[in-house]
Amino acid sequence: PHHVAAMTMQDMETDPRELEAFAERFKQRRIKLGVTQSDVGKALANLKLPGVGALSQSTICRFESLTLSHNNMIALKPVLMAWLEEAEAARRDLDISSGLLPPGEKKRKRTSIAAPEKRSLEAYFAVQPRPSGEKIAAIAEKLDLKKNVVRVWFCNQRQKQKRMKFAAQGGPGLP
DNA sequence: ATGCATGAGAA
DNA sequence: TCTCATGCATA
Repeated sequence: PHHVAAMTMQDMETDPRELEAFAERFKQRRIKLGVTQSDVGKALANLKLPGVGALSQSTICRFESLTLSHNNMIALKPVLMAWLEEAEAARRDLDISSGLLPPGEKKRKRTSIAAPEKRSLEAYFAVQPRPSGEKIAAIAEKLDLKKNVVRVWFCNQRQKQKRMKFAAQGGPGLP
C-alpha cells in the first residue's frame, strides 16, 4: 500500500500546503473584516492567550505571504486562528465587542547596501554561505563595508533561504 | 512588502 | 559566533 498516504493529525497541521491554504484564507477573511495587518498584530495582545503578546505589521504580513520559517508558521497559526474566530464572532454579536481591536489611533538607522556591493555579496554567498570571521573581514574591506554589516547580511541571507517559500521545494529554479 | 538590525538562547 | 523570531525603517 505504497500509495496510501496515511497522514496523522500532526502532519495535517504542519503540511506546507495546509499552512499555505490557511494563510490565504486568513488574509481574505481579515480583509473582509476591514482590519489591517497592523491592527491584527496589536489585537493579539487583547486576546490574552498565555505567552502571546502583540506582533508587528511585518510579522503578520510575512505570515500571510509565507515568508516565515516553517516552524514559525506552525507556531503562529493557532494564535491567528484564535484571533480570527474571535473577530468574526464579535462581528456577529452586533459589533458590541470591539475590544478585539486596539484603541484607535532615537530613530534606528538602516544601512543601505548599494547594488554593486550587493551583487558581490551574492556572488560570495553562492560560493561560501558561511564565511569565517576572517573571510567576512576580508570581504568587508574589499567592498568598503563595516564588518558587522557584512556579517549580518550573511546571517539574513541564510535565514532567507530557510523561509517557507524557498525551503519547501529546494528553492526557486531548482528541480 | 522587504531590507537591515536586535537580542535571547543554542552550540 | 550562530540561529531564530521578530521589528523598525523604508521603498
